[in-house]
Amino acid sequence: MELCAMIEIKAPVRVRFAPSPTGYLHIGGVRTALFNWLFARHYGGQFILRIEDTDEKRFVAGADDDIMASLRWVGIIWDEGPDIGGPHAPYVQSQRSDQGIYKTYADQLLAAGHAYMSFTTEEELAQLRAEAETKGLKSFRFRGRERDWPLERQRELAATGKPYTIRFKTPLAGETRFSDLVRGANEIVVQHEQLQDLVLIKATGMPVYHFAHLVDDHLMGITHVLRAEEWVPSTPYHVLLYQALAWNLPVFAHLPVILRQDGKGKLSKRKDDVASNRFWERGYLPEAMANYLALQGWSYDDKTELMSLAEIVERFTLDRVQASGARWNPDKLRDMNGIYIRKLPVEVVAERTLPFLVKAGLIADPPTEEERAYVRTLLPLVHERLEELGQAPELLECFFKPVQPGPDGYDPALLIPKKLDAAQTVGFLRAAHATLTAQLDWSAEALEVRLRALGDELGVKPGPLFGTVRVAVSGRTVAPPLFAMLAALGRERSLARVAAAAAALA
RNA sequence: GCCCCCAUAGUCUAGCGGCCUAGGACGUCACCCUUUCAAGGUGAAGAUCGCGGGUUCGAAUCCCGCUGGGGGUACCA
Repeated sequence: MELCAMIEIKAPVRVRFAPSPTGYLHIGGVRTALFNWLFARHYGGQFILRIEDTDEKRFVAGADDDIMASLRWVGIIWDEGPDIGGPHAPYVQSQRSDQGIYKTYADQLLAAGHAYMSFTTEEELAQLRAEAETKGLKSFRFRGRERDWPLERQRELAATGKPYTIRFKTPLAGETRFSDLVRGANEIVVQHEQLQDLVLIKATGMPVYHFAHLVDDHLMGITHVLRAEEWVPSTPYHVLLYQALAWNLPVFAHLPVILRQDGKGKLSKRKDDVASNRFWERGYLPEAMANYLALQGWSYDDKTELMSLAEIVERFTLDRVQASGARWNPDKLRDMNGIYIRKLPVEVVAERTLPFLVKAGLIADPPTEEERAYVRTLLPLVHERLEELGQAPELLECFFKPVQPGPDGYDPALLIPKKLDAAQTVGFLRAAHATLTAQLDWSAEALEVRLRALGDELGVKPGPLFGTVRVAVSGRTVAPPLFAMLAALGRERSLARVAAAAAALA
């Protein structure tokens, strides 16, 4: 009961996703954005996109466009953001920093005695840390010596041109507690002695995440902060900062991390193949990705897994978000993608497959009308075999490229069915060639009737006979159904390939 | 090291004190269908609900400890 009361959510809800443009967005980021978006939509609120580019060193030009493309791909649409603006523009922190927004509040904290100018340089800090380490035992918690100086003295030193950071005067004693919707009713308690004097504004004048995000969240009217679990340890700083600024706290909900496939740590860009654009490049459908991602940490009930975005929006609530980490499972994603591909009308799959065939060089760029039509006739043969659209080129290759036995093509040994020899196989192929040459009706149905009859005439089971012809025609043992393949390939090419196969073994 | 979070099959999860002889899905295996491969159908294996204590008539569900895993510990986000 208590839990229900706590998670009752009143509109209007405003949430944000605030990525840092340091590279492409990985799948974990997409998940976090998705949960924010689902939450906003479920409660009829707003979802805001904000670019947090306060890290000048790791900034990657163009990363913001890449990130936005990833979000749009899975169907996330923001109500306010860097590209479309909004009542709280700009939505890019470097621009907001230029406007002096963060400085204003830093000054306010300075004046109120909640912050101070720290003249300790990064090098000195590194040395202090190293010293603390050699002395062993105690962990290093930095408190600047200037924290007790009068503000005037700090200003005088700053006036000499000595570089400084602005640090938060974190309370030395006591504790901070806060609650988290995902982690339930229990409050998280942190002792202040575990904290240190956090940098608010860097020596460059740029704010640090901990400060900038909070100023913006307040200014932008963010009501709920849904972010990944890795932010839990720094939340006490944020709470303290809200209190120092006399601002209302948003509601926190820390989403479970997505763990690597082997379970050893969270997903990382360097070690894991999880860039979101990799998935559309390989032919994942955004609807499948959204569905899978929604299930990484959230569930609807004990049975339902396949849901459209609209259904997920309707059903998404935070009380069904899990606190424990979810391991990245590409097998499950692939399976789900296959289901979504099969659910799509075959003409649509044909259309969506075109770019992959173009990229593989199988058809022209852009595809001609004939090619498009041909792909439409081909797709039913592979539709249900596709788990990634990117597999289409390999499966359809034999319809666009020559197939021949020998060093430049397939291994002729593949033609010979199990327990049979080359001589017998040549017999099959010649018989098949003769039969097919006489065959005028080239429909799959007619071909099937004719070749089954041939099997009876030869006294062979369908398996070996069809298998040989399959290899002759496609160059591989695993291929779409034979008769449809022959029909799609056409009379001439089929006959030529069967003849070439017979010749190779003769 | 210190702090914080988490803990149901290999994986994702359902479960909010009796409906649980623990449900679903991925993966695995078998069988059916079948011209190969898939898809589809049927079924199986796989969880002493991490371990140990409590609380209770009754615990996967509540409490404590332990263990394990994860996260954090930057003038990164």
